[in-house]
Amino acid sequence: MKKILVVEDNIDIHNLIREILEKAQYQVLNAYSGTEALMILEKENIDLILLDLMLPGMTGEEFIAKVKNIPIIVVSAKTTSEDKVSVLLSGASDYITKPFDSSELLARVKVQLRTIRNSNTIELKYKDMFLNQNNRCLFINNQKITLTKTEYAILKQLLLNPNQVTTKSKLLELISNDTLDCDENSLKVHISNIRKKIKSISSNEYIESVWGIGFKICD
Amino acid sequence: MKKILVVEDNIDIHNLIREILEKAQYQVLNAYSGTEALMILEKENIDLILLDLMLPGMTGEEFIAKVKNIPIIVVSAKTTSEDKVSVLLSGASDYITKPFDSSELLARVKVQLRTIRNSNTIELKYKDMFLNQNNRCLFINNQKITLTKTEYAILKQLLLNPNQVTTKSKLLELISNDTLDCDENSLKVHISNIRKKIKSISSNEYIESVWGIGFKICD
DNA sequence: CTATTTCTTAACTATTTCTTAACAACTTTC
DNA sequence: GAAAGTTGTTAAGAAATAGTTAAGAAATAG
Repeated sequence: MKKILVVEDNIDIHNLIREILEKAQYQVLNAYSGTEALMILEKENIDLILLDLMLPGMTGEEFIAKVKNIPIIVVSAKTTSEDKVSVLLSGASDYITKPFDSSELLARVKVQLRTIRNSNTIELKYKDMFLNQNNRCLFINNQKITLTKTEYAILKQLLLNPNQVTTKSKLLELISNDTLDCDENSLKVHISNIRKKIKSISSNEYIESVWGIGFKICD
Repeated sequence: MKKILVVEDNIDIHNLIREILEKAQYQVLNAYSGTEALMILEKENIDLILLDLMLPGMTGEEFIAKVKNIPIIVVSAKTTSEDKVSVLLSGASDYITKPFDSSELLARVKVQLRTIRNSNTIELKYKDMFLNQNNRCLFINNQKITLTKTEYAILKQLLLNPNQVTTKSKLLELISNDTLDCDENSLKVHISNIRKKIKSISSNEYIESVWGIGFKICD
């Protein structure tokens, strides 16, 4: 069950929001000021924050700046674009104006709880290439390629860091099972084998070599 | 530089959106139907999709269902909560109603691009020249130039110290791999090769020589 | 224990990058 | 404006790295 922290000093609106969320099976925690909310954040593992901008003591922007890695939906009576923009740029993930529609509030809550960091994605995607982390298979154009353990490890590393060079030593570290007894030669063979498998069903080049450094999957 | 795919069949709105995004230094790709968009997604590595709901051939919901792992902002003339809710629940990440405010559009685009994975691109920028330190590529006018190890090292040094002369001996030190056996002649060739690569896609002169001292990148 | 798959090694080829060298072009100095 | 010094360009060969293949070793599955 997802935990949502509601930060709102107006009791009526607070209760309204809580009712909506609890009816949708979320666990709701309550804070009536920014400082109180920060205290709760230290103790609890919160998945999402609903924040009213006009709080006693601390401004909404100040509060947003102190929160890291938790999505924040601002619920505010301010309707101008300037307000929305400044809040969104300062770190909020969404902005809903009062009065709000309860179903829209719920939908936007679901969007935030459905992010990559919250849902462990089983598929790594790059262009038309999918690496399924359940069955360790690679799909290109819906065609399946079975990978060996090391081939999977190499591709996963590259797909986790697209448009980034992964050094040969990093890859070697990955594939050497504690022993550290495999060398660069071995890595070259693995890369070659992966490319051969890919080439059998697609004409695209996915793995690029970066001369003297390592490999990357890149535009 | 982030790639945004705009899916919209109305030419005027399409051009307006493209203009806004390009002014904000995003690379914009265009699709005028859902099927066209899906084709582009297979080839290109898109960071974000801006989608008009009313498309020829395929409904917005059908399109959204086919896209995985790429955030979608729906830009629609439909303003009812029901419309918003159904789209958000079917997989879109945000919903903007027409007519929209350009700064709010940009802010919401930034929110979607501000994920953990996207936030760690390290780029050295100079005028319209971007040296991406993740993939060691140089971009001028969105065109990619691949650099060799030494070319990258030289350009990085120059871009780290703009408007400043880097001495030839400093550069030699950089590029000589322990051996210290390369000479000034070699450096000249490298500089020449970098300039040749840049000249192939831009008429600007970036690297200036400082007679008797070294080189600089300068206004 | 055997059969199969996967990994590593080694020899070899192919490719890319770097250096060298010769020469052309440009600056400075006298 | 000629000489000396410096920079720029080009091409070719050297050096470094990447890629391929096949065979045997190691690991895994049956």
